[in-house]
Amino acid sequence: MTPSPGTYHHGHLREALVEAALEILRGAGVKGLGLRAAARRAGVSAAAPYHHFKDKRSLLAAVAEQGFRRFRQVLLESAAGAADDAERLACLGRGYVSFAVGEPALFRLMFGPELVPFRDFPDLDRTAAEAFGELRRAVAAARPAGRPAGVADLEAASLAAWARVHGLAVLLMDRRIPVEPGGEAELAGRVLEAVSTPPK
Amino acid sequence: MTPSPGTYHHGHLREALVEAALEILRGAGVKGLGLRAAARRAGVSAAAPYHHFKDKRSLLAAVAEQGFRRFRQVLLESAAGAADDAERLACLGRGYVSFAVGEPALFRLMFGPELVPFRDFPDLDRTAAEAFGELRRAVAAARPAGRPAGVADLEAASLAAWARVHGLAVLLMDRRIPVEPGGEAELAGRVLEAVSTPPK
DNA sequence: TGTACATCAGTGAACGCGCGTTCACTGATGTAC
DNA sequence: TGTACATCAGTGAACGCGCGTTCACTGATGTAC
Repeated sequence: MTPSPGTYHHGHLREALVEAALEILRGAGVKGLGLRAAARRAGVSAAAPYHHFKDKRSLLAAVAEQGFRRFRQVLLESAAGAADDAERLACLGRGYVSFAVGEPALFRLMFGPELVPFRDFPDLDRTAAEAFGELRRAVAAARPAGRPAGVADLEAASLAAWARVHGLAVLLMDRRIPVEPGGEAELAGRVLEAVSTPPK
Repeated sequence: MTPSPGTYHHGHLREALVEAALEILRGAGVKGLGLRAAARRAGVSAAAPYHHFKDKRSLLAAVAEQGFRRFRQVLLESAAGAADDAERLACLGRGYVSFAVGEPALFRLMFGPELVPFRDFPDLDRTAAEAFGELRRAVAAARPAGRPAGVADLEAASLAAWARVHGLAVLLMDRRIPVEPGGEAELAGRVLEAVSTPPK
């Protein structure tokens, strides 16, 4: 079942190609990512990937899918120790930002235009929805019970919260906000908190 | 000075190449934009651009520069009729979003990683700073006088405002927020207002 | 346990393509006398 | 007004490159008898 390395048949080529693609993204960005490059890094001929992926876009979709899986995992880990719903939401925000800053090229692939609409890739679509579901649930749970609001207002407020976190993530990721390397999390905490807790 | 079309010397080739590049961005995205493609669209040989641009990145920088010029113009036009500083800020936010939604590929080039750091392209750097200056001034002017805040808090609040607008812009641009075509401005208004005016 | 055979998952060569860039060139322009 | 000449801004051909994709192939695997 699991052939040892060195055999003619790779055994886990699909996973290896996705892993190779992730490494290429980290090193060279989406510019350097293609079927040939992934095959080369996986130590396999240029035609081999076609036994596992229909075409280049299918590989990219599998990579983005893996990205959303890891994204969800980072979110869950970030919020693991939160004491209440409000803190949990803040933790998710910091996790969101740190994922984007840590894997900018992957994040761009996940949110960029290459693969939209996700409808073409059902697995990607589902995995992305699962990650977004974590955010949606946390926003709903953290909404203060004492504040009655119409559905439209609630939706608008949720979108505003998402936009704030997403915007901070991409501005930091694209180095639009000058910050010493590694200081992103601290700044994210300050900025996200600055609005969550209104001044007295 | 201004040779008529049809002559051997183009006369405005630099501007024509930038314009061609903008059209390519609109039609095919950044993927389809290169020196050869721009030259082709400008009706000129593949080598001609090298009399006006050192290399491909220089053309992209000139395109992004033109983008920031138009960005600033859209912002100013959006805020032209605003009654007070708060309304002006909201108008700038809507202009920001509508620029991104209207020219997604250009927006991505302007904010994406291809050209960072702008330091390599002084004209681009200056033009971008001029556009951001409009935002910075408006945020400072709209800050309520009655709320004393430390510099750090003020900066954090400004960043949060910018992040909210930028995030909304890219989420709409990347079709992450489902909205019927043309409905982006209305939604942007609702979402941005939902936070500016806290519930009583 | 051994053999025939279908199927799977690789290989290597080749295709056409568009790209960025360089080169020697040449036609047009503008200036000095 | 005319001519010589430097400079400018194009041309067209060529380079090497990496890419996505296809093809006939072949070695390895697993199953039926």
